[in-house]
This record gives sequence, C-alpha cells and structure tokens, in this order.
Amino acid sequence: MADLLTERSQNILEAIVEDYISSAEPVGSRAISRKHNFNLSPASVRNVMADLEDMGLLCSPHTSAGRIPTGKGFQYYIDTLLEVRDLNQIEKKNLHNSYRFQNMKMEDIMQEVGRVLSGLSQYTGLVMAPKFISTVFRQIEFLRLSQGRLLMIYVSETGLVQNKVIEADPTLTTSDLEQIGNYLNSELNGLSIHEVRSKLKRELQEDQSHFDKLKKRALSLSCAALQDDVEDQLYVSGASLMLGQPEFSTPEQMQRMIQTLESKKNLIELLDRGQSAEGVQIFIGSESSHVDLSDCSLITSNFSNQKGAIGTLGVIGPVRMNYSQVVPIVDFTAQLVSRVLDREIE
Amino acid sequence: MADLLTERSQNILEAIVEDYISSAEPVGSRAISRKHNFNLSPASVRNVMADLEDMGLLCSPHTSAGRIPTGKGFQYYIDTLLEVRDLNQIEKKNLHNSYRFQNMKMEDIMQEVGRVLSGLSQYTGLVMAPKFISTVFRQIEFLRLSQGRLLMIYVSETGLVQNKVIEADPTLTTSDLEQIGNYLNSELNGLSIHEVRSKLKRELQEDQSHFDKLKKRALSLSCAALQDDVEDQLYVSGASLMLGQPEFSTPEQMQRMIQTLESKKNLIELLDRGQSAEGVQIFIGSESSHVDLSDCSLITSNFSNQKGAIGTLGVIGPVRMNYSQVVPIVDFTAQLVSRVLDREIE
DNA sequence: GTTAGCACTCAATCATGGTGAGTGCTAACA
DNA sequence: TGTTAGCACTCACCATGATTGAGTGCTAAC
Repeated sequence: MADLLTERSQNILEAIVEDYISSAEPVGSRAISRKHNFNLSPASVRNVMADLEDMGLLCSPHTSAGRIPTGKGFQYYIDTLLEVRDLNQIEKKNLHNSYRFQNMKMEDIMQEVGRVLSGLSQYTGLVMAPKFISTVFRQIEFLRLSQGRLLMIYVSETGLVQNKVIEADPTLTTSDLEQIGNYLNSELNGLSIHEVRSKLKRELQEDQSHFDKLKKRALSLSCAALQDDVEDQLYVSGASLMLGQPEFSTPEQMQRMIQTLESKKNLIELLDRGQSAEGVQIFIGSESSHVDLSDCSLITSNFSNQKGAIGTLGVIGPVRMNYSQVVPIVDFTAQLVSRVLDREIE
Repeated sequence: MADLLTERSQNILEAIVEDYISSAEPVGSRAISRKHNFNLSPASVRNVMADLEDMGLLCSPHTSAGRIPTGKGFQYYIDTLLEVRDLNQIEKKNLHNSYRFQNMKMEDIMQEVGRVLSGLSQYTGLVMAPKFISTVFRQIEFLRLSQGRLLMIYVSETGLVQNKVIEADPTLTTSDLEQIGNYLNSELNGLSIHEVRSKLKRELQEDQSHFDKLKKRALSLSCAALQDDVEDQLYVSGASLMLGQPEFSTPEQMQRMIQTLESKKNLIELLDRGQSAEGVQIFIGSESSHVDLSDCSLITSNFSNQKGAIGTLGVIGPVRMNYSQVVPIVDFTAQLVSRVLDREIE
C-alpha cells in the first residue's frame, strides 16, 4: 500500500489528516498550499486530492466543501505516516507524578488510571481490570451467610479481592469450611486460576476411588466457586469529554455515544479481542462490529504483572484523535501500571 | 399554603401539571377548558392562570405560549395534590419478579437494583450502597502484600466485603497477623463499625497500664484499618435515558447532565442528606446547591437491614417526572431491598 | 507537469412574510 | 359579582428566497 503513493501524495495526505485533526473541518486545497510550503498551487493540490479520493483515502461531504480523511485514510496515516516519539525523562516523570497509587487496592488503582488517562488526553479513559481467570491464587476463604449460602472470598497475588455467593450443601459445618479453606490454601498457592481449575478437575476424577469425604467436598466446592462467571470490571472515566468533541455535537450522536459507553459488556468484548497483542493498539471505529463505534477510535495497551494477569487500558475518542500525543501516554501508562502491580514502584 | 388556593384553582393547577407531565409542552387555556370538563371557558381559565402565575406557581416562556408549572408549582402539586396509590398485589409481584437477586453479592444486588429501577421508570436509576461505617462487623482478615503493606479484608453481617490496603509495622509476622485477626474476630462480632471504633479507642486507652503487646498491636492495627475513608459506592444506571427527555435535548443540556451524573461525589453528598428520613423523598432540582440539578427531580427512599445498615436508592429524572407512577416503584423497591439484605426473600 | 482562470456547486446566513396558538383586556351578560 | 364572547396583539415557527463565500472540476496556456 505504502508504495502506491508518491512522496508528494503522502505529504499532502499527511497535511490533510493533521489539519483535520486540529480543526475538525474539511480541509481545502488552498489551505494546504498556503500553510505547508510544498510550493504547489491549489490547483495542483486539487489534482492530488482527486487521486487520493479515487483511492478511498479522502472524501468530501459535498461538492463545495474541502476533503476529510476516510477511515481508510486514517488507517494509512497511522500505519505509514504517524511518527510516535517516546516521552522524554521529564515527561515520564510528570506522567508518573500525575498518578497517586499509594496504598491503593486494585479497584482504586484502576479508577485512578482511568481518571488520569482521561484528564491528560481530554478523551474518555477506559480501564479493564485483570480478569479473575488470569490471576494467581493467593488465598481463599469461605463464610456462611445463611443455611445453604456461602460467601467465597478470593484474594489474588496482586491483592485483587473477588467475592461471590455460592449455594452449598447446608450440612457443612463451620469447622468443615475452615478445614476446606486450609486444604485449598496449602494446595493451590501460587497457581493461576487456570491451573487451579485443571488441577481440581484432575483430582476430582482421580479421587473417585479412595474416599476422603472432606477433600472431595473441598474440591467440588472450590470448583463451583472458581467458575469464571465473575464479570470483568470496566472503568469508564470522562464520558462527558466525548460530548465536547465536534463530531458528537448533535443530540442524536451524543445519545448514541453515551449508550455505547454505557454498554460495558460490548466494550469489554471489544477490548478482549486485543488482549493477546503487545504494545499499543489502535482500532478505528468503523470496522468494529458489535459496538456502535462509528467515528470513534480506540487506543489501547495491555498491562500485566509478572505472574501474567492481564488488563487493558486506553482511551476512546473521535477518529480524529491526536494520535501522536495520546499513543505515548497510553503506552507509558501501561508500563507504569504493570510495574505498580508488581509493587516495583508506587 | 393549601388554604390560599380555591378548589377551582387547585383543579386547574393539577390539570396543568398533569398535562405538562405528559406533553412537556406549555399548556394553554383552551386545552384545559376542553379536555377537562370544568365547564369553564378558556377566558375563565385564563383568569385563574393569571392568578396562579402571580403566586409563582406557573410561568410562561413567552407571551404567546401556554403556561408551565414552576418548581414551586411542582412542589405544591407534590405536597398537596399528588395522590400516590399503593401498588396492588399483582404489580408488587411483577416488580418483585423483575429482580433477580439469587446468589448475588452486595455489589451485584446494588447494580441490579439500579438496572431495574431505570428500566421500569425510564429515568436514570441511582443506588447508594450502605456505608461501611453503618455495617455490622462479621469478620476481619489481614493479608501481607509486601513488607510493610497489609491488605485488610472486612466482611459485614450482610456479606458486604470491603478491602483496603494499610501500612503497618513490617516486623509483624504472619502468625502475629493470624492471632490479631482471631482476637478481633472474637471480640468484635456483632458490633457495628461505630461501636467497634469506640470500643477500640476505649481499650487502647485502658491498656496503657498492663502491656499485652500483641493485643495493643491488634488494637492499633484495626483502628487504622477501620477508618472511614472507604468511599461510598454509587451506582448510576440508564444515564442515556435522561438524554431522551425533551428538557435535555440540546447539546449543552446533555453535556451538563452527563457531567452531573459523572460527579458521583456530589450526588453522594446530596443523597446523604436524606439518609435520616423515612419513606419516599422528593427533591426538586432548583433548590439543591452543590450539584447542578436544575430541571431535575430526585425520588429516593432509604433501605436498611435490621442491623441498621442504610443505603439509598431512587430515580433521577426531569422535574416533569411522572411522580404518581415512579413513587410507588421506588417505595416498594426500597422495601424489597431491605428484606433481601436480611435474607428474608430472594 | 504546473498553473491561472472561470463557471459551477452548495452549505450557511439572513431577511421576509405568513400562520397559528395563545394571551390580556374590555365590555356585555346572567 | 362571576362568567364569557370578542378582539387586538404577541411571538415562536416555518417556508421562501436572496446573498455570500469557500471550494471544486475542467480547460487552456505556460
């Protein structure tokens, strides 16, 4: 694709994208030929623009308006033309100082990250906490709520606390529960939930023969408890900032946008798809299927601790986002959070 | 106040308020005289309307439009004219069936309540979970995260799980922590956090003399852990429904509204003020101070379990809300949730 | 290959006038 | 004295039409 464009076409496309990013208005040939010193007349620029339009990189809202980049145009810009510089030391320091992670539990950290991301980028911050299933076992505790109902409290290596109500055999005594807890805590320490599950399944089968009743109960109880139906936590901050963007200025667009941000399930699904990737990812809205993200872009990066618990953070904004500014922020924040989860820094 | 209005004035005010509630448009004298059979000509209605306007209960957006009720007018309507019928058995059953509380932990219940409230009322649901401080102690657990950092896990009588990271003396061993936990669990069971705090303070002072070092450590550690800086949880559901209301149809109003709903701190403060009251409360926006709730009304009710943990739930909508429909829903839902917290029903 | 020139398009803005819903006031009526 | 018919008046709303200006595509000359 990159080869298909002459250098001049690339320069002009870049100029158009960047003008459009800062103005949100269609860009005309005159403006390009004046502001950027290509030494080209508006007419020549127009010729190039017509070519770019034929290739599907630009479009014009109507005959007598300027051009705006299409999704494909933005994609090309991001893939080929965008230069993302790393933050320098001072900027990193500043960014680091924006966060206050002292004495924060997982949920607070996630919330804080969203708050700062949206504050710095002036777009909407998204943070998806590490999934239950990807965490490493640290401790489990059972507590009787009523006859047949138990509260399971599960703590991961990073201090993530999950809890869940489960139905259980009402004949279990409190001391049974304590013993079951002790057994599980000694057996499962340091394993990921993933590993825990397969271990439990294996043992449940093997145990068919010799009947240690308590152990069996422990196994089946924890099997029930650790089922992965704990919902992912998604934190959305600064939704109102989206409404300030000119592309969402009509009431219909605003309502649509807020609905999108409210349907966390769909957003989670979208973010999940990027969890295998490394580094910063950019989705351009028009493609994405389930969620109505037309006119939106998503800049995300995964974070993880050394034990492999993976979460995702990022920013959602108009396609016309200031990528060169936001990408490094998202990138560095993800690194920062990864280190915080390992308690390397505060 | 009620005495100041003749019965006819009251009837006309009521008609205007109700017409306005269903249409969101200024109500004219003709419409009143036609639709409601007062046997009055438009001209007579106009005379009454002029009086009501003088009293500050109505106003007209401009000379040639109809009248709309002022905040004061709505207040009068709510205080004097509104008749709230109780739900009948079938409606109660239906409402009950809308909720699925099976095997839900506290947070899920709160979220579910918000979801259903907003769904039924078609306005925005608000649910504030019971405060940490008002819960009854059930169990506490300490877990070491790193050298000097502990994770405290606190479980209330109702199964509300709070957790918090605290700094602590790094020389505490794991078995110290276990003993401290055991001590606290046996001593504090069944007390409210409020009582726990005063008990701890008292004992810390009394203990100056005879030095049980471990006990002292337990006391000071739990004192630190139970400080009331755990933020209240506020669940907002169906924010986009607000944007569908005609009073929030302009972009500016929409953005203002979303900002208001995002500033949970202010909303919590507002809801807190009503926590001492019984039954359903109605706030009309214009009065409220901190939060920008002009054109909004709040219908809330507190819920609580028998041990006294208090939360608040309700609905936020335009002043022009359908009070007679929403009030019973909020009322009954609060009763329902109270009973769920006591595990009387599911 | 580049550019000046020109006709053309079309959104945006503004002024204009007609329409209709609604009001306030007055005078007549019961 | 309360009620009502009549009437002049107000004003948001809508459709129409003219003007403007930014921008385009095309062509012919450089």
